[in-house]
Amino acid sequence: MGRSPCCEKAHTNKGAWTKEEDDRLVAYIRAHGEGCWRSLPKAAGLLRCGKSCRLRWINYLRPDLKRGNFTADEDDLIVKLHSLLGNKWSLIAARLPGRTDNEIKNYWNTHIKRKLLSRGIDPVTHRPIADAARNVTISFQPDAPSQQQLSDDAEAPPPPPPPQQQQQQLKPPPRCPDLNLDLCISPPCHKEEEDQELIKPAAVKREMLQAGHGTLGLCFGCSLGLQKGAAGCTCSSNSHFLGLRVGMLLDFRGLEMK
DNA sequence: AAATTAATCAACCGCCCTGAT
DNA sequence: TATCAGGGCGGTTGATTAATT
Repeated sequence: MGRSPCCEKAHTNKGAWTKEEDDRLVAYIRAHGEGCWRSLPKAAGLLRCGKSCRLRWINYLRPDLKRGNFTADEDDLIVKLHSLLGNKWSLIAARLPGRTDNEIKNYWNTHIKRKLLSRGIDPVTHRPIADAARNVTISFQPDAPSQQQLSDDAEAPPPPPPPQQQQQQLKPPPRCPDLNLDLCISPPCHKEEEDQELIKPAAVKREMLQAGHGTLGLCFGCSLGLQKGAAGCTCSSNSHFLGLRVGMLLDFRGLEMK
């Protein structure tokens, strides 16, 4: 049995919200608070999907939202956070008070991405484009096909790939890009500890993170490829980056907890 | 002034995660 | 342990506005 839809689509409005709908939603949330988005539309007298109400509230109607242009500081912070977190817009938004993940995502795609490209910086790897071209091979092939697959495809051979792609096939690309986007950065040699971590209940992990415990990790500089001990490396100190303890542990789950 | 193109951003879609049962 | 509902997230779409031809 499949999952039931989040709402009765046949009787819901779609598209832009009207002033009246906004007023109803705001009035309802002021009176009853957030929560139970599924039942909210009916209770508030709205012909909208619960998800739609949530999105409208979070991205537009919430009173603590900061509207208007992004400042240069916010720009820088977004770039830094993106280099760390990748497209984890909600985590990035958590570090920018008054900004929503949707807003940041749009801003990234329309402004920052272009700005970085114009400076010759790859917006994905955050490295100079020349470097990125030299070090990273991007393949749109999910994985090399198996022999069986190859023989299955033999009846309809694909057209020969362009020269660049042929080169990629000769030399398989590395599976991992330059940037480690895992939520937790730690040395790969702590297998047992990791196993213990995996079986810890989420609530325990959360408490430990809030208390500042964690496995020995890399500093922000090293996580971006700096030599350990080089300028910018803070591995040996209990310094902070963006309000996070980075000397002991750089764990992005902490971003959510702040 | 009209047509076309580019830029912006609100909203939707579908998947995933988590907690309850 | 399995299943389900609800919430959250990231990617994408499409309407609107601005700029250009």
